[in-house]
Amino acid sequence: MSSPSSGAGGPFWDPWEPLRQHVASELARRLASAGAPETVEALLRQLEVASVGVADFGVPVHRAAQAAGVPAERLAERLADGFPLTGGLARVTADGPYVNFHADAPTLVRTTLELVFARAGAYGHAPARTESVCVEHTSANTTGPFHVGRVRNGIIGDTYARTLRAAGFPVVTQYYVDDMGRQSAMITWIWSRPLDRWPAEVREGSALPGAERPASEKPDAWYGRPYRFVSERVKNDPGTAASVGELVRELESGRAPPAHRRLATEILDGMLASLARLSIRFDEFVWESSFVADGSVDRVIDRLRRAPHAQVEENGALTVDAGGYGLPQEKARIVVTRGDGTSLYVTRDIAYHLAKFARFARAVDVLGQDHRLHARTLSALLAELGEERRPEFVIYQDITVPEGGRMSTRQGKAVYLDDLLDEATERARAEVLQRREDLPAEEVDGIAAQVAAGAVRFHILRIAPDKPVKFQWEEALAFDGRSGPFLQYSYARASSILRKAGRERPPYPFRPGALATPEEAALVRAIAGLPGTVAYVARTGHVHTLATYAFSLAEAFNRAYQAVPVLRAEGDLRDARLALVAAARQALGNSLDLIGIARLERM
RNA sequence: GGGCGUGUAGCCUAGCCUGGAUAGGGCACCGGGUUCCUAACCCGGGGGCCGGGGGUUCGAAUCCCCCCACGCCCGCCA
Repeated sequence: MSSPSSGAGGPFWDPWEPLRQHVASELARRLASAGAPETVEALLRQLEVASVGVADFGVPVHRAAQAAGVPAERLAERLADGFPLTGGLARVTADGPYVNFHADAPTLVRTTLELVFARAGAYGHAPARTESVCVEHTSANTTGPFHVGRVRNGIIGDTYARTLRAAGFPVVTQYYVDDMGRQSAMITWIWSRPLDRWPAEVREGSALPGAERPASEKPDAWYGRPYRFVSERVKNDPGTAASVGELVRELESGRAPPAHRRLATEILDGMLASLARLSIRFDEFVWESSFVADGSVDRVIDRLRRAPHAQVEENGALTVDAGGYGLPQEKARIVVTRGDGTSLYVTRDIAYHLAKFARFARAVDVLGQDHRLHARTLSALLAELGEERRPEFVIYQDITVPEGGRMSTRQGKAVYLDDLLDEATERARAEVLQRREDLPAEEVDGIAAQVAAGAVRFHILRIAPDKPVKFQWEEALAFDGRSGPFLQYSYARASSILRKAGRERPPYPFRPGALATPEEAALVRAIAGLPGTVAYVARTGHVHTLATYAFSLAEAFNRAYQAVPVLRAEGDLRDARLALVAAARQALGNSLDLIGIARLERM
C-alpha cells in the first residue's frame, strides 16, 4: 500500500493511517534498540493482520523475543512501557506475548467522520495515479443469452474495474468480441438461410414461432435459439461441419458476409441489456477481426517467425517452443499459425495484448479457470516477443449446477440471467408490497428490480473467485442474512433517519466524545475500514473482500441502530448520532457503488 | 498420465498471499425482542478432529511433502 502520507499530520485518506504510521515507526525504533530490528513496512503488515477483539491492533513479539534473546512476555512489557501516546494513541498494553494498541476513541471518531464528510463520495478512494489500466472481462461469444455461469466473469470484472478506479487508476473496460470463430460462424450459418431450409432437428429444437423475431423476445434469446442444435449437428454431420468450416475461412480472410457483423451486433446488444440490469457496462468493444484487418496479426506472425524459439513444422505451421517459460512439457510447443499460415486464437490475442500495452500501463484479464493454460501461453509468447509486460490475470472457477458439472448452454444445464433476475424481481416485488403499501407502483417496480439485481450480484460476488459456486435457486434469491438486500436495507434505514430528522445534507456538527457506546465505537471502526479494503482489493484482485467488508459495515450499523436511538436523543447527543448515521450511510453507499449495487433511499 | 485450482459444522462461506491470542459470519434449527428511527432487523443457544497422513516451527486452517475427493485444462478450436 503506497501512501503520500508522511505520518500524523500529513495528508491521508485512511483514518487509521496516522496512528498506524506512528505505531509502526515507534515500534521499529524500540525493536531495534531491543536487538530485534524490523522494518516499518513489515510491522505495518503485521499490524494489519494481528488485530483481534481485545484491541484495535496488536502484534505478537515471539520472533523478536527470540532474536533479542529474552522471553516474549518481558519484551512485550518493555516495548509497551512508556510508548509515546501521540498520534491518536490512547493506551499500549502488554498482554502476554502481545503488544496491543488502543486508539483514542474521540480522536478516531473525529478523524474518521471528518474524513468521510470531507471526501464524501470519494471516501475510501485513493488519490489519482497515472498508470492506466485496461480491464478486459466477460468477452462472451455472441451466441445467445447469458447464463449465470458466464456472468460471474462480468461481476468480478466490473467490480474490480470499479475498485481500481477508486484506487486512483484511470481504467478502461473492454469487451473482446469474438467474431472469427466457429461459434459465431454457426450463428451466421444458420440465420443466413431461409427457415424452410434449416435442418429439421435444428428447426424443431429451436421451436421458432415464425421467421420474424417477436417484439417480446430479446435478440440474444431469439438468435441464440438454434445455437445448441447447430452445434450438435456440426459434431455429427460432416456436411454441416464442412460448410461452417468454409464460413470460418471466409471470416478469417476478411470476407465476412454482411449478415455476420449485423447478427453479432444485435445479439451483443441483447446480451448487454441483460448485463445492464446488473449495472455492468463497458467503455469499449474490441472486435477480434480488427486485428486481422489492420495487419497487426501479420506483424505478430512476422515477429514470431524471427523469434528465438520459433520453428516451422513440416506442413508449414509455425510453432514456438515455450518449454523455457514454465509451460508443462506436454504443452511446451505452442502452435502460432496453421499449416496454411492462417492465425489462431492465441495469435490474435497476442496482437490484442500488444495493442493494450501500447495504450495502457497495465492489462487485467478476467478469465475462467478453463483459460488458465491459455493465460500462460499468452504470457510465454509475449516473453518470446521481448515484451516485458504481462497481463495480470484474475481467474475464477465455474458456477456449477446441483446435478453436477458447470453451467452449459450446449448441455442444456444453464440458468439464464434474465430468468433469474425476473424471478428475483417478482419475489422482491412481493416483499416490498408486503411492507410498503404507501409507495407508488412505479417506485415499487424500481425497488424490486434493484433489490433483485443486488441479491444476484452480491450472491455471486461474495465468494472468492478461486472457489466454485454451487448455484442454488433458493440461495441466489435470498434477501436476508448475508445478502445484497441486507446492505440495501441498511442504507435505506440510514437514509430514513436522516430524512425524518430533516438532515439529509451536511454539515453534520458533532462532539466526538458523545459517541461512546460500544455499538457506536464498533460502527466508527467499521466505517474507518473502507479505505484499507479498497487498497487491499485493488492490490490483490480479491473482489469478494468488498462483499465481506460491506456486510460487516451493514451489520455494525444495524447493531448500532438497534442499540442507540437517534431521533429520540437530544442536544449534542442527537447531533453526534446523526453525524454517525450520515457517515455510515456515506461509507455504505460508497461500498455499494464499488460492488455495483444500487443505493435505495427506501425499500 | 501431467499441469493448475478447490476441500473449513446439516448446507453456504471468511480467514490461507504475510504462521501467533477462544477459527469469524450467513442459512436452517431452538429460545427471546416491535406502544420507540423500516423486524429484509437485533440478542441468546446448540452444532467444528479446518479432507487424511507426515514434516518444518516455541506455535500450523495458514508454509512444505505424500495421499484421497471434486473441478478445469493438456486441439493446426475459441
